[in-house]
Amino acid sequence: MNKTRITPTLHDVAAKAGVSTATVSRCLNFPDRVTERTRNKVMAAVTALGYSPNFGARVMAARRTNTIGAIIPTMENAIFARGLQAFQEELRQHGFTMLVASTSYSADIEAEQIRALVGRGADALLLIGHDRDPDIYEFLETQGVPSLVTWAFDPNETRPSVGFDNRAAMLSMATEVLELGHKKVALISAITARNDRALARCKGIQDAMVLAGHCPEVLKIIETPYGIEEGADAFKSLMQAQEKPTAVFCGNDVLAVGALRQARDMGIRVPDDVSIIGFDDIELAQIAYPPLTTVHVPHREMGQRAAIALAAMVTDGVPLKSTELSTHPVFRGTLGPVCAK
Amino acid sequence: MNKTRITPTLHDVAAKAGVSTATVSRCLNFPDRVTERTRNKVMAAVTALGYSPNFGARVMAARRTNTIGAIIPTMENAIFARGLQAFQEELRQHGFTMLVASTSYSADIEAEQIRALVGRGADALLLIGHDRDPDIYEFLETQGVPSLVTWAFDPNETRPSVGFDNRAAMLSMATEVLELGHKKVALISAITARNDRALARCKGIQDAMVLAGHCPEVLKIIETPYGIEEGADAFKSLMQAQEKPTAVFCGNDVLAVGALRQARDMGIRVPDDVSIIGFDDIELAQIAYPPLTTVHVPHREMGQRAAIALAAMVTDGVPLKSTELSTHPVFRGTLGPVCAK
DNA sequence: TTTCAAAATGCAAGCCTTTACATTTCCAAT
DNA sequence: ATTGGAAATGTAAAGGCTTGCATTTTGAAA
Repeated sequence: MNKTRITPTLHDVAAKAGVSTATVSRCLNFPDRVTERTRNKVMAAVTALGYSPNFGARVMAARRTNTIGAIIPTMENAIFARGLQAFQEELRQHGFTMLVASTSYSADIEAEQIRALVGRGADALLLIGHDRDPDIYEFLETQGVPSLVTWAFDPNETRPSVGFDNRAAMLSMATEVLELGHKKVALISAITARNDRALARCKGIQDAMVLAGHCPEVLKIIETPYGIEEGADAFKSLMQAQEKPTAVFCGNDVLAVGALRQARDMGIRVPDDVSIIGFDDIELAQIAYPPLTTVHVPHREMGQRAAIALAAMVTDGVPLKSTELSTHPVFRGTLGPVCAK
Repeated sequence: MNKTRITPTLHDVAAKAGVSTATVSRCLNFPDRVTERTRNKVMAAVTALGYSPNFGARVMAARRTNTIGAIIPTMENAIFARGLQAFQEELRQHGFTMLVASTSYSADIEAEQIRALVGRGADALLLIGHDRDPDIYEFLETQGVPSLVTWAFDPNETRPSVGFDNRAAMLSMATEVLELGHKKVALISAITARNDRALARCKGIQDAMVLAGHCPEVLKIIETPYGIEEGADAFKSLMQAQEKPTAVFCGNDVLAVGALRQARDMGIRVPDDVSIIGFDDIELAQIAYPPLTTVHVPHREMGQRAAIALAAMVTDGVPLKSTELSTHPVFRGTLGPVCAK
């Protein structure tokens, strides 16, 4: 009746249960370090008071936040959303909370966000791709914050990652495309500066061309920011050129879907006049018409594995190690042989 | 050279700058409460030392975290992603960090997540929709955590929200559809239990039917969980029935797009044989083929406004008040008049 | 110069947990 | 009964920042 409105503290619980604060703390954090009898008393007090630990104090005392930060280019699109959702769900199982920040594909904002999350006490970080200023890695090092790279697996990188080999994935897709007789190919790529994934995907096509005995220089590349409109614009300029490609690779499904829409608007038939190939296999891909031929990436598995690895690292100090996930081309309606027209 | 590895504290900065910790603190938090000269000294020390405040300590001392929690049904889909991205961007401008949690459309998980975020010291919460257990609101009340509802605006609700009137939005769309002569209409709805938005959208159609002089009972309703496949399945069962609808409303674009795909698979022409109508106007809608007729919702604006309101509330105690945002039908390829067939 | 209010700064008390270490309790073995 | 070691519990010291209040500095007015 006369209870104060102040939220109860450990102290109050201890007083009510007739034990010391240390015991209450232990009871909450390591229940088996305490007699059953004591535990019952304490728990009773906890519920009676509606006690819940003060986050700040706990962080300060324990020097851990049980928070893992994730820094992604954008939340707006399904490309990262699905993996992130899985990441979060798994993290939750392990008692961690996810803190997300997005960078709008800007390296500067990324650096800032990384500092922000570390400043907020993230116990570890999930990063997308390897390529970033060494200062950042150094900063993470000094702060003692472990980080795990995802969405990429590069055999040449030493830093741990859970991801797939972007180059190899695109290479295998490109090989199939070239086998259908495509000689004039183009690529609508995401901006490759500070984006090893975009770069690797591009490299994958070029390598496939070399393997198939073509000259990789014929690959016409347009770099463009991320977005459906951007993909559409790039496609337009490609198809207005003198020498039109018969197959257009896209750095990701979002660009591909933009290209596809543009083709429709321009009355260009897909895949009869031109084939369009995406990357990621997000939901959009099956909804597009014709459904998009693309490279399937196991987003959920990636998020999940990353979460498990990071949780193990923070909780038990299990060192992070790299895992390569496999991808595969999925052939749907937008890929066809070169038309004899 | 001989610097300790220990991260610098306020104390260190104060010592280096030759001022007290209080001054450094003020300098960081209220720069204008301090002489320019002092500020320069302090800032120099801060950068020299690479100081960044300890989150836990700050939270404990200030009794706030500068964190705002957002609890959404799912991150996997663009429906919430775009609004959330805008929310986060705006929050960032005001010095807040966003903490997201997702509930997979489960009321229980939602309750749990709300407690978790409050436990982690969220200064305020962003919630989706009004409809939830009163206990939750009471809990928020006792904990003194303000909350703002979004994605819904209901003139009958007293709790503050930034959103749109789901019923009215759907009503205006349905009116247009009925005017085209559709008599046999169906709705593929999201699960309506504990989901005022889904319920309101359904109500909107029924109200429009009454207004148009139809009997609202002819509206055939299928409730289904969220997802493309689910939309497809629901559509299938609708079209296998004796009495096929000529217009199928969908509770959201994701379901609509599933329905659309299913129509294609079944060889049903859209909009000649059947019209399909979505809700939300997410990217998928323009990419679908034919492009989806749907209700446009200003997601970004909603996220942004919510952020502004919440930031003002936490920072300056500005009471939250409701704002209604407007929506409008967008007519694209999936809606047509009833075919005389 | 002197005076005095306002502005800037300093002092030190919290804020609430966790945890190393000290102390007490328990219980099996003697 | 006594003893010794393990288990349970208690004590108290951080941990780094904010902020109310006290003190000093500043600078315009007298």
